[in-house]
Amino acid sequence: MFDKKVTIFPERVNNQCFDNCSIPDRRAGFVRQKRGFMKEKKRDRRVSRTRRLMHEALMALIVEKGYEAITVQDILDRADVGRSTFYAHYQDKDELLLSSFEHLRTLFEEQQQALLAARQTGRNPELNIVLELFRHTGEHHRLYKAIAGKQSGEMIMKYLHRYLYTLLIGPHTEMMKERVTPPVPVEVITHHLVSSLLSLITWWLDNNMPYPPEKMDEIFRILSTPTLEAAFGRKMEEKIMSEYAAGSVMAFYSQFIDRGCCPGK
Amino acid sequence: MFDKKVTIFPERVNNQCFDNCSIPDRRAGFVRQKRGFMKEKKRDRRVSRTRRLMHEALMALIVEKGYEAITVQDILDRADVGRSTFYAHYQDKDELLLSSFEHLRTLFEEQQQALLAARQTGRNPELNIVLELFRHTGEHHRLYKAIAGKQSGEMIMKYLHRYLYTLLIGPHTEMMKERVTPPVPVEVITHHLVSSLLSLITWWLDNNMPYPPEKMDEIFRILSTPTLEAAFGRKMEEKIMSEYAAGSVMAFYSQFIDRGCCPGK
DNA sequence: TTTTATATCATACACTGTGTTCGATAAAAA
DNA sequence: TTTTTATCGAACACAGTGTATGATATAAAA
Repeated sequence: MFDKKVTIFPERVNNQCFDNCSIPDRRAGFVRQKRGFMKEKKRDRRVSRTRRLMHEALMALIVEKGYEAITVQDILDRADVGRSTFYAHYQDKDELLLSSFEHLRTLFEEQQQALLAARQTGRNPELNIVLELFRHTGEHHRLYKAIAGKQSGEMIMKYLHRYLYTLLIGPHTEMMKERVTPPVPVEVITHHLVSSLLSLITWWLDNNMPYPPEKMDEIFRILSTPTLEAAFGRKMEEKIMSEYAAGSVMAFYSQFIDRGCCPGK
Repeated sequence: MFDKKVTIFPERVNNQCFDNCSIPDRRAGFVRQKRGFMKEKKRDRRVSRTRRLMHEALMALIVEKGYEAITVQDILDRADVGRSTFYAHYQDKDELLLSSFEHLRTLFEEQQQALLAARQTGRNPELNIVLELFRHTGEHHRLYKAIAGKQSGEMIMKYLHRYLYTLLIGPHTEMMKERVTPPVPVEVITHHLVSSLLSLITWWLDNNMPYPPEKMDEIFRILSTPTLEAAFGRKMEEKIMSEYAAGSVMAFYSQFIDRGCCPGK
């Protein structure tokens, strides 16, 4: 199933947005129109409509039967879209799913920028972001379970892993500079921290959320703080960790859910 | 691919050994012979031969192209075995793979018993078992990478996770008794510890083992010890952890490798 | 509006891989 | 030897994938 290489962060292959972006069209007679330099083309309404329908169908089906069990035909039937149309847009269902996440990532990065700017003006309300993450996950556990739980493929988790890793490795390297001889390579610490958070979320979902989000937030801190202290060799400021690590996941997940799982809507 | 439920510890469905055990035969005309009460039947030589060939073929192919890419036909060709014969023994290739691990688990448990007995007599040589684990993994990294790395399915990792979890949850619960109010539920600690170890192994393999086993051993201790101290609320004896956690993996892996990957041999 | 461009549709097709069936044959056990 | 049964091989139905093509519908451009 996942024999082919799963490129987590491709070079913006199918670019992020569904309404206003270039379409890598695979169909025989189709030619990429590209007259005009840097002239932003308005997308054909049919394109965004089709993509939106397919994304909606995929998301609905994921909740219903889990990602792995979905066939391309299922998506076609649900979206009421022709077979060749599907393959004109995406290579396979993996690419369709990744496309959603690519889109969300762009949205998230923009929001992150806004947050960073707001933070610099001074008054930020000091959220407990890990807690919000678990609350949110719990509220939409059906979908989360479908995409992150045991029954689903590992692609999404790998994507998230890579995503968080990329986000964290910079700050971690920065922190590490204060140490002369790091006992643990920063790459390993980062990998370890991300694995811990994701495995905690997965555990929580797979076990039907036996504890409230508050408890999970506490657990995450108890488990990760001493390790980070030991690895970095100094007291961690929770703010830094929250901002870069859990905050990202939360915002990422939030957008995925809040927009009704259909980016083009 | 992995739509169906992956039963990690089935009720001894295909029972452990290949030469001297009952065969759950799926074929139409086949009837389970069962005359005689508790009378251990010698297995038909053809059965053990066939199974051995199929296991050998699977293991060779895993190293060559990774588990996911293998088709049943590949196994058939390599093992020089008929199609119907394969399905007379196993439901699919997942079951064939699990069968290997089930077998190894039995062997491992017997050896564990022997070790435990030897330990009680007094003189044990105090191995650093985590270190041995990494050394061993490194020596056979091609196979390990194929079964535990990025390119392979998650089935084996889930199996190992479940296995180690089962092994650890008992001792952990015991240790937890000394605490009045555990800040972190023992199930979560155990899940976390196992995830950490496996993610560390995976990272090491996926990054072509950039550090020597000695370093990985050190890293594992640095990362896991403070967390366990925080969670259990008291100083951990390394002996306990080594014996129950990493020792299991090492022995488990060792047998898998040492026996040439073909249990029936 | 008319013209042009192109996205979509329906259908058909080749292909890969799965899992089953069944009679004939070979090999092991009794 | 006789009986039992594991294996073979070939055929088959089935599900799913990804491609190709001409006709049609619809959007954009003139």
